[in-house]
Amino acid sequence: MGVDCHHTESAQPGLEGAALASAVAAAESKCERTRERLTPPRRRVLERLLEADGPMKAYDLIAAYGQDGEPAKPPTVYRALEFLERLGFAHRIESLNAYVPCRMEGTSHRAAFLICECCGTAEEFEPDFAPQFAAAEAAGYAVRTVTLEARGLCPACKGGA
Amino acid sequence: MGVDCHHTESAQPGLEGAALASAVAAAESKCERTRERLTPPRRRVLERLLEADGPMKAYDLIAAYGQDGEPAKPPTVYRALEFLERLGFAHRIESLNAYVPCRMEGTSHRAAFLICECCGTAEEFEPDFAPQFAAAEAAGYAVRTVTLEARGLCPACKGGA
DNA sequence: AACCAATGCGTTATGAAATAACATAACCCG
DNA sequence: CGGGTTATGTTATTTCATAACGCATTGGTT
Ligand SMILES: [Zn+2]
Ligand SMILES: [Zn+2]
Ligand SMILES: [Zn+2]
Ligand SMILES: [Zn+2]
Repeated sequence: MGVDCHHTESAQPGLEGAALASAVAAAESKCERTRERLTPPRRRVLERLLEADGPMKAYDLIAAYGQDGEPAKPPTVYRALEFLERLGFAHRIESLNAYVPCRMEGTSHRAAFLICECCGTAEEFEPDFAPQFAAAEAAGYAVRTVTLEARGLCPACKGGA
Repeated sequence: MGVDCHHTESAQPGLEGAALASAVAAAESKCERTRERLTPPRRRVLERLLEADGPMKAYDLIAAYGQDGEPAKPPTVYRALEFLERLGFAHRIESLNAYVPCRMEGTSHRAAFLICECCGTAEEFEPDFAPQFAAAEAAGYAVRTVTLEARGLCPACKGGA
């Protein structure tokens, strides 16, 4: 990645087999509860995100879309991503122009990421936004969403160098 | 902007005349101290940012580059922006693909923004990253930079609606 | 002054990311 | 089944950003 430091590049291995199926099933049941539809394109994009070892670019998803190697058309993937984000199944990482599946079990949450500039992993964590919110609201703002992306080196890359 | 809510669109009026000249002069003297060069293209882009009423897109800067209406070539502006960011004279707002001049007097700082989804203003503020840093470093991360962008309604738009 | 390395600029071209617009299809509910 | 709503397929375009290369300027060295 950014720095010259070469690891075997999967601090966050993607899901396969049963784990993958289970994650998709969880999303499906959550959709049913809220009367949302996990349609084939949406499901396919979610699967690709879950299988991946790290953040996926939109055009990586487009290229990886079909089982047969057939790419999707851009709007197909962008629309699916919009849905997945809205439902909380995926997050966009602004500073990477990339997407990850949500890794937090809980329901609604405000996502934040620790992004390793060496190996490219993006670990989701549950931030404490209270101080920022307090300051912003004291200044008269009505905060709706917060994007927090911290960049640096993950434990593995920090040690190994 | 995003919401349908129409204000006179300049909660953050750009600089003109003496104020503009003074801001540019401050940047210039800071460059001299660090043996960096505020060359004509860099200066021009900085001026355009300072004059603007809000975040500027790269291609807005490209279009507004010449006094005579002549646009710049993209690399000219992107290189200048890279320089201005490196020196702390400008910040990129990831969630807008846009740029603002730095509004904080102090020296080095980690920028954070309150972005109004109605009028489009982006107010820079000095965040308190301590809790996030503590958590990240406890988890073994070495944090280098942090991007924090809060979106919502500014005081003016919240009230008026 | 002549030289040289380092940095910055101008220019052309291309690549990467995201959306507009519109027609068609599936779904849901009564 | 009818009609509104939601989702998809498809084509094209727009928006954002960088690669690559040669020339110019700078600042130090001999
Ligand atoms: Zn999440
Ligand atoms: Zn790493
Ligand atoms: Zn600043
Ligand atoms: Zn506002």
